[in-house]
Amino acid sequence: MKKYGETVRRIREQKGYTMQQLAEGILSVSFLSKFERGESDISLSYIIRLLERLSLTFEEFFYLHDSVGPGELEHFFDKANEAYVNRDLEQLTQLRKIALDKWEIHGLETFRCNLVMLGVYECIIRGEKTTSTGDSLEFLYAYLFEVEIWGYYELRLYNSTMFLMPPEMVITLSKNAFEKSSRFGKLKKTDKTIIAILMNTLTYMMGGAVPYVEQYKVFLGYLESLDIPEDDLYIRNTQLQIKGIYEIKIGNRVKGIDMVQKTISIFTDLGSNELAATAENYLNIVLDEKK
Amino acid sequence: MKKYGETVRRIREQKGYTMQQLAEGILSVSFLSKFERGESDISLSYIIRLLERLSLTFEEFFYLHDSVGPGELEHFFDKANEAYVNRDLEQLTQLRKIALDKWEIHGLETFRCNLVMLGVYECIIRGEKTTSTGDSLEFLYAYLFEVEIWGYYELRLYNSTMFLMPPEMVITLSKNAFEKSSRFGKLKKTDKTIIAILMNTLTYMMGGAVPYVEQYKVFLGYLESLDIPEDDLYIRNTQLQIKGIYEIKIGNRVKGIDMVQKTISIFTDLGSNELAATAENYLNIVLDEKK
DNA sequence: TATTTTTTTCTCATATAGTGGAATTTGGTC
DNA sequence: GACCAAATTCCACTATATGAGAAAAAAATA
Repeated sequence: MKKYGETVRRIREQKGYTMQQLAEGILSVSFLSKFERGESDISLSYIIRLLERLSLTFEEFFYLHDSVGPGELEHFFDKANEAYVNRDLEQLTQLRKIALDKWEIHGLETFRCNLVMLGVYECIIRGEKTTSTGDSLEFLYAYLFEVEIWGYYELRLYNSTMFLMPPEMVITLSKNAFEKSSRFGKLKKTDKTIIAILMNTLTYMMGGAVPYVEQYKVFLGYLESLDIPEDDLYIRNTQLQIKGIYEIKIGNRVKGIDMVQKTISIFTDLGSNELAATAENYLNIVLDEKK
Repeated sequence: MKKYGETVRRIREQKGYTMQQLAEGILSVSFLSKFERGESDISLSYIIRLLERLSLTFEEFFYLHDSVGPGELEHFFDKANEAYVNRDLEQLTQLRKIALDKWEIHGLETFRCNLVMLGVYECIIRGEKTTSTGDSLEFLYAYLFEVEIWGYYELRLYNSTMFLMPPEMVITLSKNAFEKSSRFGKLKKTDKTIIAILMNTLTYMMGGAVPYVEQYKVFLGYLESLDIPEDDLYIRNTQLQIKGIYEIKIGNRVKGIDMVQKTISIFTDLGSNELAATAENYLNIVLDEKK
């Protein structure tokens, strides 16, 4: 028991509520007192109603409680991806050690998946053949193939490993991810990850020498069906970029370059220089291979 | 008790876990069974650990439970603002009725604030003098002046009512909002609302015939201190717009118009036509009053 | 300071959250 | 269908969450 009650007290007092006011119709004042003093745990149904009355989301509540911001999950994937991008072997090893502990203690599939992901990252950075972890990569694939509800965890896991997979697998899993997570439609964080996956899938489809034109159209359809809000300029801009690359690939060179240039100039105008550089770089790669 | 256990069961089964695996080290299998069958409530500490093991956030969990997406709060403000913008009196009355009930039952300040806000919206749309609700508007102000922790609720409440306030009050409260909510720094939703408030404040500062130049600079400093991520193009673009308006106001007409035009063209390029129209409209108003 | 009123804590009683292990069901194998 | 193993439920029991009301403390009023 982590004494969540004490946090409730802090908040209640800062809102100037008496215990009576907070408890009214929910639970007894005497129990609230005990809970707030950290002398008792509280049932889910009760804390839900208390937080509602304090007009506080669970997210805020936990944040106020221990200042641990983005949930452990989000944090884990952010760290892992960061370590990979920066080729930071030390951090990767550290993360892997933690993941190994968890896997050894609980033996749950998710922990093993995390472990596999980190292992593969390490191999790639070290420049080793990944055959040593070959079978465990299969394990991760198997996990994703069997998922029935794609929650935030699965989406992030997939998004972090799809670049390792063969095209057919990407096509199947991206479809799954899109279709089997639609029930989260209203949750921003999940929504954002789905969009990221679709973007990556589209980029992937355009990646090889022989682009998957048909599949590309399907995924573009998915993306457009999401009805991206007007103020989500980043996604709209990236969408423009991907469409531009597509045009180049199918031969409409001038039109395509024009579109991508627009993407880049928008990034530049808004001072997002790193993003501009990345986009420019990508454009050059595509143009080079066309020669 | 809303049978949250049944939702846990669904998720557990879809993840292919046995009760043994989920319960291991957290609680007994027999109790988990009871809980999952909806025959018992569960303590906060336990459900936290279960969800952690299921790699599910509370947000996702509640969403899977009852499909009620964005928390009640977010939903309330979204609805209220929507009704106001669309001048939808019917919806406003409906919201007001619900708010009135809550206020009568619980007598909590927050419910009264909601009530006041809706009441003022209605008066404005009806074109009535707001003197009838005059004193209750004071109540809302008093509430915001006394807040010590600006959570999501307070930020939204303020953001929805600041346009009714005199300049001095806006200056003070916007400062409060910024300083007293910084502890939520890592929570996206809160962060986004703070940014919205700063943007509105800046717009407000530029609004009158005699702009509050000094204050403007202070708030712009706040906004820039937030270190807006490169991929938050909407905010960056709006920032550009506000800076442009500022330049116009202080006399650098050509430079300012140029900046705002850039904002508009970015919106247009990305197909955000409504936003483009709004920005254009605003620019014209500013230009007109300068004549 | 004494008195009244409001708010919080304490004591004890009860309901219910949570455990261990036996009994039952489920699912696969012969 | 009988048998086995794993997974789940049931049952008796314990620990603890929660309630009612008295006692104590704090705040307000005189």
